[in-house]
Amino acid sequence: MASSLGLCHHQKKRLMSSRKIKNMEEFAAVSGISRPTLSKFFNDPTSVRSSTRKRVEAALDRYDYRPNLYAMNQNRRLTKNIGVVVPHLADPFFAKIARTIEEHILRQGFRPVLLGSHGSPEMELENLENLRMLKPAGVLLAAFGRSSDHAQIQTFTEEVPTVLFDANIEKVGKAFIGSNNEQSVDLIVDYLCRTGEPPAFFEMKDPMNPNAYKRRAAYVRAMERLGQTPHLIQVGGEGWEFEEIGFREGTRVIRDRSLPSKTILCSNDRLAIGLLSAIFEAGMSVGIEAGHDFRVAGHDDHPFSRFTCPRLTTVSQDYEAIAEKSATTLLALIEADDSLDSRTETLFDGKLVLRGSA
Amino acid sequence: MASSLGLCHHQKKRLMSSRKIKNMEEFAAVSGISRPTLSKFFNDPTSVRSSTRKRVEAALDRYDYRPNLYAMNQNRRLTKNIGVVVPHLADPFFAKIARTIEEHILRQGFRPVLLGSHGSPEMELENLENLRMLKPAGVLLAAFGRSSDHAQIQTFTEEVPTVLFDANIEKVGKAFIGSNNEQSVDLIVDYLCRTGEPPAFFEMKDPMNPNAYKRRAAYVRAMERLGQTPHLIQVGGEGWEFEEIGFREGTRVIRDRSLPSKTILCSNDRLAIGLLSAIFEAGMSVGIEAGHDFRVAGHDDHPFSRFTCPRLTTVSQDYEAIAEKSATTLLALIEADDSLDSRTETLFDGKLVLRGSA
DNA sequence: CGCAAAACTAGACGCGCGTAAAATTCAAAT
DNA sequence: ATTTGAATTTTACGCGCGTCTAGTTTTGCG
Repeated sequence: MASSLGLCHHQKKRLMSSRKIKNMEEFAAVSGISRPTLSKFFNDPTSVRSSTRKRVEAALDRYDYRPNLYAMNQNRRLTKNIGVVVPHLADPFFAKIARTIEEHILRQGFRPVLLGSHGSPEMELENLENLRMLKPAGVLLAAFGRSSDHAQIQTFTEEVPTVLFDANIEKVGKAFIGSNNEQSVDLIVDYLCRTGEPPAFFEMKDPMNPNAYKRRAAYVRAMERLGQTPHLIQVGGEGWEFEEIGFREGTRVIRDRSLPSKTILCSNDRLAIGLLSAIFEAGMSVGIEAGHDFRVAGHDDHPFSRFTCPRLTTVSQDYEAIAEKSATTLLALIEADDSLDSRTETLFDGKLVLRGSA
Repeated sequence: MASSLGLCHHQKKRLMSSRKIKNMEEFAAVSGISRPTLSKFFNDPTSVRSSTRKRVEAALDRYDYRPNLYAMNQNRRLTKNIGVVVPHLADPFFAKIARTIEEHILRQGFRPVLLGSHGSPEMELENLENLRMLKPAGVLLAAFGRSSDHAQIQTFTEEVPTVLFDANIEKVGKAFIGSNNEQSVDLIVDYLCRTGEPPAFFEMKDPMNPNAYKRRAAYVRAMERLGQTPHLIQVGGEGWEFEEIGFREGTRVIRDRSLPSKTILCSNDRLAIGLLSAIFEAGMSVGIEAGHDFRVAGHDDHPFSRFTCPRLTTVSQDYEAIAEKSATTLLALIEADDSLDSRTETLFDGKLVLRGSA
């Protein structure tokens, strides 16, 4: 049930000096189509006979009319709005995945409403509150996870169909779509052990992100499976300024010479970017070849990881797949009238991205 | 005329098992306040007597009611919505400035609607079209500039109060707020000439961004003023993948040994980030100290420039000031009922940010 | 050609709130 | 206590569209 919302017509109309139409009544008069039928058309063009659809679209070309958004949504229980909430828009990873999600939503005739929480769980709740006013048909939520207010989010998801992505919260929402951290961390640990000294794991002591915990556990298991001793380098720091934390704490551990291995696997790329900078500033070098002081690897294939010095070896997250699956899952949920009761979890595998750093 | 929209009350209400109220009529009944007065209150709490305000807020604590957004906006000529349109949300610079703008707008009781155009001028127009449906009180627009459809944007700005920021379009909109490229480029060219070999200017041949043209001209003038010969390194490439362009074309010019100077000033930091990576991959080094192959400087103080290798010397844009001034200008415009007819342009100075790269 | 199903038209009501006009009450100052 | 202007209440209408009912037309199909 794709509906175009008639968007494609607006641009043409602007070009011709066409008469402005006030409301649907008037448009019904000039187009020769009854108002109830027009109402049906605007809510779903495919719900009217194709001959009728042509007539409406022809009239839409001749006259400048579009239904009043507010009047439309006033009496409808559910709008065509779909909320998209991410923890941090300034993080290009979320910006990119949000953009891909938006595309899918638009293509299905829905209207995405993008909200970033700017690193604050309080704003996350505020965003959900504000979304409630919009009576959205559904919400795609990348929650903070650990620091999110689980109870409040729980009650929210009971009122509006919600699909979680990126960060899982147990049993909350109708579905979760994310990365298979177990698999992806296995992949990179395996690779690093195969090609040199086994890696130590560079991470934050108290990460907000639930993926970080999964990755930590996956690292430990992978190392033990390979008969190696896991080494966790847990650094302090709060918030979402990961590069800053990686840089500051990286500088510290280098100065203290407390690194247990020449190979460092970072919990995510942004920490790795900071760490690379710290190592460089300390006058040391990173690279896979012999003669370098360290090997550094990351996780996520962050957009900027291709341009670090050296370029960062990492594991990609399949954000295209995550975005698409999240959108389609939510749309299916909406079609099914929110009647699914078995919560599904979908995890996508990562791929090894070999560059110069490890 | 700050209005809180009563947002602070919602969270409390959720905690108590308070009765749900359907509409304003019903809320008027239980609160003992007439509906027209309530209507006034919700549109601007300061417009009612303070004793009345207390009574409303007390009732708001006891009952779970908030006005229907769609019904509110239906009859209002202007809503409290303010559109914020940026060319590319995945660029942390725009994400950050958008966030700062959002904060200011929220603080004044308006409701920001953030839209990214994802590098596409067509989507920029689409965003404006969609905004029109929201009947926004005003719009803050960071346009593409050169590739934007000037005529369409012009007609848009005539219908809804619009303030341009970051990228100027001559005579379009009620005001422009941006950076003083003349001053900032002067600053860095001056510095580079003072401390070593005069810089060549690394830039795109056909940039979308109007600031790029200003910077090119400013570079040439600054060099001539200092009695130096300007050298423009104009590389090909389309779109907004500046790091990629900087890397690819940087690799090329290094291979061709066509660089006219050991000092490279990049038109923006993202190009510089790509160039740094290219130089590193070519086995050469960057730094201000003697013994390095190049000095590289950028422009903007991009959030990631602090973590390049070496850390990037650049000129900061005062995005806090730009964001604040843009927001306050638009809000003043709205208060003044769009009656200002003299278009103002405000430019903020950049500051030199000295790091290791130049 | 005929007939049932599907699609349409006409008319009417309701949604929740903005807003106007007139009557009333209130707050502070004479 | 009286005045006075502002704030509030009462009453009423309108906004633009969703949606229901009943009646009419069109379509697909045998």
